[in-house]
Amino acid sequence: MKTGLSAGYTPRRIKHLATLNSQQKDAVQTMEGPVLVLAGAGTGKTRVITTRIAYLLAQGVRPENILAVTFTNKAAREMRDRVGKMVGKETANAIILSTFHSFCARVLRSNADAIGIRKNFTLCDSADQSSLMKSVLRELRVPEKQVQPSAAIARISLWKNQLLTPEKALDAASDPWEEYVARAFRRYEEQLRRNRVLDFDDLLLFALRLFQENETVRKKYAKHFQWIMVDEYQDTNGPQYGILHALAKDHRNLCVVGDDDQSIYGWRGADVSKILGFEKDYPGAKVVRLETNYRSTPEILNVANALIQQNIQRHDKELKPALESGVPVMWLPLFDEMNEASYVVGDIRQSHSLGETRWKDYAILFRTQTQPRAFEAELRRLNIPYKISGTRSFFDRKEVRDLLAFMKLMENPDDEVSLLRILNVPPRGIGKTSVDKMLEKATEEGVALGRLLLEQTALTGLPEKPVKASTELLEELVALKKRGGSAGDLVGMIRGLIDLVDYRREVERCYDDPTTLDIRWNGVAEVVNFAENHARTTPKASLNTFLEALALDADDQEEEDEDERDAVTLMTLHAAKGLEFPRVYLVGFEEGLLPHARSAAEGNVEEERRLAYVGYTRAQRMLTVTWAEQRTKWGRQTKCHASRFYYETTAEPLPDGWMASGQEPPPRPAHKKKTKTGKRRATSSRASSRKRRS
DNA sequence: TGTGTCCGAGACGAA
DNA sequence: CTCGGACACA
Repeated sequence: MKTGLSAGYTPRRIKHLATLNSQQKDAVQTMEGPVLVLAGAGTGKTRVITTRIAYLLAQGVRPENILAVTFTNKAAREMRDRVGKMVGKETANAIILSTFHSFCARVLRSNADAIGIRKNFTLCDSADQSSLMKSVLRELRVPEKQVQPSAAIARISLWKNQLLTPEKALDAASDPWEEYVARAFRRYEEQLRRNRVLDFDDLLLFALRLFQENETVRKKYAKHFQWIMVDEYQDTNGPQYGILHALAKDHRNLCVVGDDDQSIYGWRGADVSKILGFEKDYPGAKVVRLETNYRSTPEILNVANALIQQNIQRHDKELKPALESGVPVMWLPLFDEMNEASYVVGDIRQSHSLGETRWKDYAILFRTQTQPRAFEAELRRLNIPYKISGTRSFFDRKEVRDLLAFMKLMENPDDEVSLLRILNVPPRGIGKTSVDKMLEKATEEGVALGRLLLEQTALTGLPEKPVKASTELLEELVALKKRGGSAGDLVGMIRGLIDLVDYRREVERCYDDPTTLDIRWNGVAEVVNFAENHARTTPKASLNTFLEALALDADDQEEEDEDERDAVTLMTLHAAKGLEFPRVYLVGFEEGLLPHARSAAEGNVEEERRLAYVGYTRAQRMLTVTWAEQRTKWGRQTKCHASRFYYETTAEPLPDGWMASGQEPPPRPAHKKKTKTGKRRATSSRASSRKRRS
């Protein structure tokens, strides 16, 4: 192999290569220059990345010169574990392997001055965003019910990811709704800056700006990270792309791995055109296609290939089976959602009773959060253990959010959202009217309320007692931070905080029922636990590192035990990406649900098709796809019919009178009894294997 | 300050 | 239908 490398790299084989196929080896051993690895579902993507890292190390690359970015903490953790098994824990820990967001946070902390932000900036999580947005909308007198805070936040995030300023967004606004949101955008940004807080998008945007505006800093990082790898490249958004380019454009040692067919986060700003255009952005890029699938039976891959071929915007590729033939894919219309649930759950129970499978081998996948209800009821009725993913409830609990607000305030007294949350918690005689007056004054002065109080400026004309109480609270928090900070004792500081504000009293005040009180107080204890853990595992633990860890890797450790539990999995298709199960039930395969009516109406059918493809390809040995002919929607019985994707997959002709989602439902039951026929494509899983409910 | 009631919405959700 | 949030009222 070529060694345009500075010096000292001698090509060296590593034992892990032996078990790879030739494409995988190719991807691993192409060290230099841009590499695009198109890794279809189940083709050993993670294996390629981890082996590639091991390979680089074996060639003499130093671990700290490798940057590997992922989108989730879970992926980062998994990758580090696997690399650790190959090259040893210590070496693996020296690699910069993190999510985009924590990488950016790290860069920004070291270069805060260069871009004019506080070194100790705090982060604004989605709950903070939401309360900030509500207050912005109120302040701007946006007619009520015109703009939902969550919708505004989502749109603003998209604008930010397109590098649009509020002014440009306002110019481009095409309807009154967008105009309102663009105005809110402007005020939202002003408030973030005034509070000296960054939201998640800002982490990326400020890092990008840093690299674009400060060539010295950019050069430093670009030189340091000679070897860059990106996982799930199909999910990158504009700023992430820009950051990668800034780091990689000099040496071009950028290896991206992904699958355009599994791009399902367009609504969140992911831009599939980045993976589609990689060869154009990096001329001469080596493209490696991983097409051998080690996960699923040929029957399952046939339906997956048949469906995804219908997409226009994609890199051409096909999954090729490595496994032996198995059972046919089953397509199953059922009467309504109750029947769907009882059939699927009954089937699981029966199959489990044969004794060859565990409960955790089964997954029920669906498009929307309302669907699992019927399945849950049925699983409970039959006493089958199940787990339902999602619901990050811990950080939504009142007591946890309160404590978080106190801690953020200690770190950053300018954080007005947090201040307003706890100003009167526990009650200290600061009513709504006084808060409004103080806020008005702060706005006049152009500073955050916390700063106004701490500096004791311009307080004339404000109600004395509330001002005094607020100031005292702030001063005490600042003093506590000072003491705890110098002692370097994070846990002691948090205990001190709970004492200082007498939070126990607050919990007792709010919940007089002893059981609820217990549960609530438990949440407080849990935060302390987190802090203990953090202090133990983090070298220079401080309040700031703790807060950042809470915001950037919020997933609790309970989740890992949950993974191991022997229980049937219920999850959305989005949550299932990257996972695999021996037996998969893809339910609610209906026009209107998948493709979702709203997506279809907005012309995003290709992404919905990818979602169905992700669903199919989760299955290892058995795939059953079901839909209902009638479903309760908004309290009414609604007629439904099989998804267009069913017809696309099986090549069965559309029945007469079939209607796409988004249109009015047909007057008569949409699909008639189907008989087997129509063999236009040879998917082994089709008509012959379909069966009907008796 | 807390509780009850009415209203509206109802896609996916990491960091 | 069912949940959550906002608001009104005590």
